[in-house]
Amino acid sequence: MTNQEVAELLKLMGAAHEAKKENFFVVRAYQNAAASIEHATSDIRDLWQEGKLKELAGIGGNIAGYLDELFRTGKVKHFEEEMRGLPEGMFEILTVSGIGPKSAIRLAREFKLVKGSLALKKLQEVAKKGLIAKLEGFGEEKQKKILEAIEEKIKRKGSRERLLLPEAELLAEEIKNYLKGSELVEEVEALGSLRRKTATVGDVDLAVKTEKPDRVMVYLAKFPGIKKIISTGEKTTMFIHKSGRQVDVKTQSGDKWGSILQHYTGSKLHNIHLRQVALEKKMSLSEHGIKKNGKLFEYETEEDFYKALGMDYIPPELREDVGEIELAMKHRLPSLVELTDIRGDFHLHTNLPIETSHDMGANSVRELVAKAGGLGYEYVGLSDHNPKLLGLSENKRIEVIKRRNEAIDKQIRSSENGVKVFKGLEVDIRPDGELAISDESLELLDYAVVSVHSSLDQNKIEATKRILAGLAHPNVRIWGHPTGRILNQRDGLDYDWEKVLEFCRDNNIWVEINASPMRLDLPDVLVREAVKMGVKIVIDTDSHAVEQMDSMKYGVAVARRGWAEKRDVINTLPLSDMMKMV
DNA sequence: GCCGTTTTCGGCCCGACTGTTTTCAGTCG
Repeated sequence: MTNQEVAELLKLMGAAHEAKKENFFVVRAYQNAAASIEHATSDIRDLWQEGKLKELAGIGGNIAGYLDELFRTGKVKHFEEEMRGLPEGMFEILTVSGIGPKSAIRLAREFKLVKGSLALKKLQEVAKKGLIAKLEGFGEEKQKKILEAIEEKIKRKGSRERLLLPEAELLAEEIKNYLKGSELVEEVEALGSLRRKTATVGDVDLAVKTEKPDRVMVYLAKFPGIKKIISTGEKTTMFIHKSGRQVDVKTQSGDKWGSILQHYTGSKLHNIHLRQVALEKKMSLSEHGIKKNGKLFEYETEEDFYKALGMDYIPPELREDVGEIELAMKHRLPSLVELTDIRGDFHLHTNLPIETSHDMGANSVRELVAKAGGLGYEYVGLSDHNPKLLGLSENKRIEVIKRRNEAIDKQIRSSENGVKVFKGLEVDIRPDGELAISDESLELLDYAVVSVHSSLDQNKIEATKRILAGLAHPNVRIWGHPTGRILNQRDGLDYDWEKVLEFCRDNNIWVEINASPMRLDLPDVLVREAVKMGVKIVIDTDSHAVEQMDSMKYGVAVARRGWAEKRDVINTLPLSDMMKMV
């Protein structure tokens, strides 16, 4: 079972307790445990095997015991007992927005909903017949909302769950620009996972600084990008954007601006932990500020908010409750790497006409170098895919590489912006760990990026063997997009990370954070592991066109989420130091 | 059900919005 699956199970248990109107704090305990497992950086099964379940926040003796039973026997007696008597169909309709546990159990009982997707269909039918409105506590309006939510859910089935970062940014930008058209709006800022810069984003949340929230809400209601308003009041509007995405817009006055940013940036676990700290100081937190002895203290900035809790300001990328709160209290947070620290990019594809194994770039060496100059870089590395194996003899491939080197030199001579060019290749690590070009070919290069592009379903043992073999060749300097994942599409490979990262550290191999927004690979939690172990990170864009070189910021965001400082990232080095490294 | 450098008992975040309500429960974030 994956962490997500275990978390879902615990959420269901929470819902079961809530439906039965039992102690609400039990409900919350299950929800907290689920959230904790969902965001855990280790596999929950591994933690169980190591006897470390209770080390996760929110998991105590009882839930640890249930999970132990789950992993040993595949089921939990206590859970089955709790579920007894609950209508099976309630859990299916629980996923409809607007239906919570209490409504779900009533509807499922009333209409005898059965397990599976039939439950949703049946509910849709009875809503159409007007039967829901007849139930006590329900009415015409509720029936209408339920029907709409079911239709929305059916329509969205199969569409992608989460947005990539640039997609979310674009959507946020569109709404920001509209909001800024009102003179009542002083400032707009992203909240939630978009502000924390997680690899993918669910909903877009925005905060608006204004002294006239009700009038801003009226203005927002006229935004042409709205498909449907979910709810709107004096301070908050939630709507479905034309793209089908949900957008939440919350307002706050300037004197409480820091409070709302803090509150809605999350993460949920970060805030839960923060509230515990506050509790010990007899404080309570909200989007309006900090209450102490019944008196509300307001904060214009997040810095002041955190300071009131006895902490340093915590950058949004770190707010995942993985130790940042403790360090903030001790004033020992890391000083995170920044985009302006970056001085080069080692993974760029040119349009040089060599017969590559995968796709070529769209731009010339000169264009790429010019763009690098514009970004203020001191150096770049050109790493086209290796010449293809099929149909080319070894001698022919060596000749191709030599010709490419000469072609690059020729183009550099005619470009005069002083950006140093390193000549590399991106070389496939084949399924057996062999590289796609010979060691003799590798010697013709300044460096090689080696990466996986095939057999991405190998098991952990095979994959580890493959990588350790692939990295052990001359001139291999960078391990490119290590897992091979594509966000929303495939998970990529898993390795014995300790082993492979150790190898990289001991052999001066830089582990890439591929900044392409569809990859963001190495993932943030593994960056944290690598940094802890002293592995050098390199942030590359893997650009196949000059515009893509602007994606460096996404890679830097991943590095920051992985607690990387400037010294952990090799391409922050000035050229003079870099010359000694390549 | 979880948690504890004041506690092994007695706390546990809280505000916004909606609909069906005649004072509040359910849902959401």
